[in-house]
Amino acid sequence: MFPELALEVDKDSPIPTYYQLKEQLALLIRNGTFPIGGQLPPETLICKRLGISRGTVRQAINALVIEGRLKRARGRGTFVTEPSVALHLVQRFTSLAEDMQAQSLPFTTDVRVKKVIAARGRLEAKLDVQLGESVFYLERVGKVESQPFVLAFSYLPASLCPGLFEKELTNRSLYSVLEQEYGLQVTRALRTLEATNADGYEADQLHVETGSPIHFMHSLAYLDDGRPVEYSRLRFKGDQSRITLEVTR
Amino acid sequence: MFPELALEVDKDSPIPTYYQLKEQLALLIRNGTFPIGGQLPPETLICKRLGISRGTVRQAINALVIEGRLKRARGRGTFVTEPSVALHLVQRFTSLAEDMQAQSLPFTTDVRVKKVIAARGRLEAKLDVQLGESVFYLERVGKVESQPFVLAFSYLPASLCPGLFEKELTNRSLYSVLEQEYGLQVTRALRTLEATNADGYEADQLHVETGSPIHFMHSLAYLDDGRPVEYSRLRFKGDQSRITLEVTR
DNA sequence: CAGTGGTCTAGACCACTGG
DNA sequence: CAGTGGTCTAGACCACTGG
Repeated sequence: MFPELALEVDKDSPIPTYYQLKEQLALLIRNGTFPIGGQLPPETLICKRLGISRGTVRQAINALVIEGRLKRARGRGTFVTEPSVALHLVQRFTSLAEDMQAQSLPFTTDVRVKKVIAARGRLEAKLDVQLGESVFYLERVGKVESQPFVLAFSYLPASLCPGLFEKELTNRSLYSVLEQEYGLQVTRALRTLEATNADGYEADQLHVETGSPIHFMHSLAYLDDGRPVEYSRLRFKGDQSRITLEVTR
Repeated sequence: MFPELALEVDKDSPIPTYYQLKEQLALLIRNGTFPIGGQLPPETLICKRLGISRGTVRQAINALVIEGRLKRARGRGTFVTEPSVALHLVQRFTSLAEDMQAQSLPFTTDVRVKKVIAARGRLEAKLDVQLGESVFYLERVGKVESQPFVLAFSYLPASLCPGLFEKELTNRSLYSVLEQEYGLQVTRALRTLEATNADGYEADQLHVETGSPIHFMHSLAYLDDGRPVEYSRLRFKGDQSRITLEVTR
């Protein structure tokens, strides 16, 4: 059934064993070694092959179950989940790129427009900047499997990330740029969703018909110290994207 | 520090130990014994007090961490998470009627269709019932200020709420009927949103033009013991309803 | 330094699935 | 029935935190 299980862990590595295993399983799912709907080797077999204990194997699999990539079925086995472009918005805060990567979907970003504008009106209030202060304006198209999927307009106070436009932005998560290049931690965001129809420009950019259903989202992201760092307006393909919420009371 | 830890588990119970502990911790958080921002007893202390092993304690705490109720800090401890106002909004989304009432909007419900159907296919799986088992089918229109706002199709296992159709359903929240008449507590729901366009029937019921943008939502609601109690498909007016989420990491 | 959560071991018994 | 994931034990060593 699993003659050549290409799994290997380095127990002397500082990277936790369970994490190494998780990444390898994710890779094998991505590259089709474990196809959609396919079954993973039993936990006990993975233990034996890798010489690690079952708790560690379960820790790796749990992480992938939480990310929605694997599904467990008691008495039957563990299976690769059907992937869907879903945005998990509750309890887990992620950027778009991270969301997609978590689902093993190849996500790329094209920068369409970079501009410095002067803050006024709503922007002034949202980003908590002075009238006339410089704000970076960024227009990007996110693609999944080369298909345009989201159109994003972002506004960031220039004072927080001077020289942003000199950084490489294509195919990078904006939040990781903020983190790696400026040491800024985005920890919280307020997002509002509406359903709407695509206008001509949006339809063009997203490769849909004018009037197609789309999600329209406002988002205001905050740093760990509470300062607003990014106001954005996003438009997703409506019927090709799903937003999943878990609510409890 | 924790003189009277009111925790207790019954190891002979068929309910898993970790789950008993999880529910008790959740209760102590709800009733303020562990206040917001407060620290939980160390894992090792919980182990000793309850006479259970650390893996089991961690399994309970993990579940609450995933639900966003606890936060771990290595070297420091485990803490009760700050609840957010907006998350409350999402939580109150659990019941449409409650949500509207919270905003002082007069919300009314008309029942359009009541039917008993036999479970099969997706319904069988979603509601965890046997093929052919009776399922109540309910079609309702929710109105705000007399304007139709949501069209809801609900499916409930008849075995959970026998005689449901003899109860008064108009102008009542379905969840409050389940609670008051059957003692059933709906505590969790998984909801998925899509943006779409109204078809003829939907447009007619919601008083919008065919093709208008609408939110389409699937929802699966669970009782406190984990049994699924309601599968529903809802359609909201897209540009007249907003869904606000606060997400953190 | 003592205390905390993070990781890991090497087992065990169980309920459930499917043939 | 054999095989699977679900739960659980009783330890262990580690990295990190704060005083």
